[in-house]
Amino acid sequence: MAKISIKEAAHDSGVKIPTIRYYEQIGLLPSPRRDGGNRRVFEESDLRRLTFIRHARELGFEVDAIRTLLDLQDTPDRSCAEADAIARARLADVNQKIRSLVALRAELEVMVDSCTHGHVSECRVIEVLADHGKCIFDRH
Amino acid sequence: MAKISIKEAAHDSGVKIPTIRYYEQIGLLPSPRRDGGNRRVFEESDLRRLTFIRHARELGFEVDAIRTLLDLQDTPDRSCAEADAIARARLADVNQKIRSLVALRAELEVMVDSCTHGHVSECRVIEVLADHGKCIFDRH
DNA sequence: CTACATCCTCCAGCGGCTAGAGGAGCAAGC
DNA sequence: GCTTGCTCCTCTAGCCGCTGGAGGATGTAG
Repeated sequence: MAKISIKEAAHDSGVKIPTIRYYEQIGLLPSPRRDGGNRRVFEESDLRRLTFIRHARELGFEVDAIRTLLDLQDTPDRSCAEADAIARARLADVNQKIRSLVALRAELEVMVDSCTHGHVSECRVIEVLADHGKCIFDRH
Repeated sequence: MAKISIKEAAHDSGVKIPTIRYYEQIGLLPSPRRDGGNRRVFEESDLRRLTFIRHARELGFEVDAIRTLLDLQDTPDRSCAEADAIARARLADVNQKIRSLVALRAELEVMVDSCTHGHVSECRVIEVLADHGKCIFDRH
């Protein structure tokens, strides 16, 4: 269990090597101790932290939010209201993003569906981009 | 109609002033002529181009894709197959993104729904992030 | 003639990595 | 011992698509 190299840490956590170093640099991961050859030696706790970070990043949490979540995790007797709020804010973000992507998809679908595969001069794709009035939505 | 200042161009096109200069710098917008005081003087065609760019950016097209689309627009007798392909690729992107955001939303919803508003120690939000096995999805 | 708005150029910074240069250390095979 | 090849180190620069600020020139109104 001891003497986890950066390569192993990367493999086990799913975070790439330069990214691990980057997380250390920005203070998201505590600086691990070094062995005789100045190489990083990671602990199990570092792996857990890296996995936490990776998962949170996959869910789209920003590094600052993750920093707060990690701080919370380190003080287990505090109220989890803050963690809850961060997750809710993220959920709201995601919902907003889904809504705008769905609208966007509709617009792109009209574009490609009405393409007559002729010349650029009568291309709906170009036309719609050029003239926003031809959009099916007017709120952007 | 003549003598459109950068401020007017920004207002009319919806592209911010520094962004207009940036687009000129990266060659997305032709360098406009200058007046006596070295100020940019835009034409109607520049406004159309800027609007085109803004709309395409809003739809999530990358600058390189927009460059190609603009080139196509400038040569109207070419086949629009390329424009069609770019739009289709973008549509596929958007669909993929929607799928992953919907999955993500489900995961976030489980998180916040099962929050008991107690202490961090039994916080589901933190827990799910820490242990990916608790995820409802296993494909990330 | 002053005040203020607008413009100019140049350069640095954002987030979140990612890649490359240039070098050190370590284990295994000869 | 010596070489090969892998891993590791630090440091720096680059990616995208802007955005903001410094410091200065010009234009316009009162």
